[in-house]
Amino acid sequence: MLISVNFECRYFIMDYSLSFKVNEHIYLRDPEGTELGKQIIKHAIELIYEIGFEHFTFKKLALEMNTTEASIYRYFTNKHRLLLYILNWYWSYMEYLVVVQLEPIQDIRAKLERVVELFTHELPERVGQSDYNKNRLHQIVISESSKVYLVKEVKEINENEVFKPYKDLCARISDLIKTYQPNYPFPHSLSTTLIETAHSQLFFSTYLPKLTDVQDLPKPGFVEQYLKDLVFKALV
Amino acid sequence: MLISVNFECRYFIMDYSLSFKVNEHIYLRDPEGTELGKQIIKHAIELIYEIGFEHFTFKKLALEMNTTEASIYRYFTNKHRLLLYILNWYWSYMEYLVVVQLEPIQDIRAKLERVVELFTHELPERVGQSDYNKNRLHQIVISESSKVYLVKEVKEINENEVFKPYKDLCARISDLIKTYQPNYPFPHSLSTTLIETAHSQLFFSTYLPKLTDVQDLPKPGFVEQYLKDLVFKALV
DNA sequence: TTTTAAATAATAGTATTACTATTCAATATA
DNA sequence: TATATTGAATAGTAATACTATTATTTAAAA
Repeated sequence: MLISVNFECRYFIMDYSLSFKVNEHIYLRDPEGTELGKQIIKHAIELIYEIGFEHFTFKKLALEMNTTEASIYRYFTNKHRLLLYILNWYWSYMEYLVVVQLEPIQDIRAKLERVVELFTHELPERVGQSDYNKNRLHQIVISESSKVYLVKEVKEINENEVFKPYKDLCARISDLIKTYQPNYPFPHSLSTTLIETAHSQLFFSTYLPKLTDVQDLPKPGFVEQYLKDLVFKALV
Repeated sequence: MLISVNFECRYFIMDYSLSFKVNEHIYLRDPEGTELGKQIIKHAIELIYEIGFEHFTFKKLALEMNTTEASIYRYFTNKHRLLLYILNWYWSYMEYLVVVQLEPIQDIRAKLERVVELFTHELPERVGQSDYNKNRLHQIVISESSKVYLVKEVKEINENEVFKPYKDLCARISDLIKTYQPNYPFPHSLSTTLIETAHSQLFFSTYLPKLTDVQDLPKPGFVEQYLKDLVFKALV
């Protein structure tokens, strides 16, 4: 029943082998607990990255990793829950990164700049020895993350606190914003806008560039520039 | 093959019975051309609103409107294309609204304010006598719109210009932004951020309020306030 | 007016997907 | 050693996505 984990304490203890406890309501059997479980997550990230969440099925995943469909169903009730698990891991990981990477920075503005960079750049591959391919994970988050909450069942799903890692991440960035500009009335909304817009603008700049201004500007760093401008103007 | 329709001309001619020509590549048979076709769209909006896009199937839609699955398949290859059709209609309708409702306004800042209001409020029910329930359409757009482009097949789908209405809408708001603040370097990205953030913040404020600041502020008009603040600070 | 062609929709399927009941095999515990 | 307990596979079912074919209506040509 460990739902609210005190991250600040655990980060430094567990820096080497990075593993986050994910809310028990998301899975049937803890994937971290068995070798097969860990393989399911690892291969799921690869397969969703390759074929997209709509085409992803437990049958295909089982085939890919030489196990059976039914075995995967013993870990997750459906593919939606598996995606939710991956995203819980990602949100926890991002909160960890925000805490660890901002700690040595003194200037609050520089801290906020670093946050924008964290969400607009590729993920650092070697921070924490987790087994998952960070870049593919990041691509999945960009393309598939909204699908975990944009469903008819949000209310019921939300009751088990499965979005808590996202809310915690949002609250942490929100705190930083409040420190930087105590009078700003929308710190939580600006945090989620920062995260969601990072995803949508990264997606658009690759696949639907006319919905962005990427053609007029250098592609790498475009979203970073745009979001830094947006955030710091909002916090004047 | 009528892809680029000159909207400025058509708006006033067609003000009474509002119908937009949707890109031919989206459908197999034009739903506007037959009574059954029109019923498909109307009932699809109702059913997607009720059960959500994931649970929506052609079988259920056929049952709902007393026709057969196969008949619906003669209009659309799959439910994704049907959603794309609905969104093309919505984007064209929003561009129409932007043009018509901004025309009488003189002040450019007031025009931009009106744009934010258009995307954060319920849709005006009686502008144009279209048969579709505007509020349900708006709810669908909030919850389902990103699912039409967040798919593995974006590139191929995009080749047939099926996202043109969204790009046109974005370009029109972008022009307004450029008039208001010629030096701003991200007019397209700000336009899509405005639209996408309106959707996500409206969704979050209802279902995941902790991801927003809605608890501290009056609920109706919250997203409007937030976005007006964000947009006009960005354009200082 | 009759015949033929085209358009429209329904019937009856198949393949895939999502999910489950049951069985088998391997450990761990008493 | 006997017996729970756990982990994973077999073998299904129901629903979903999609299609080939047939029937019916409408329109055009002879």
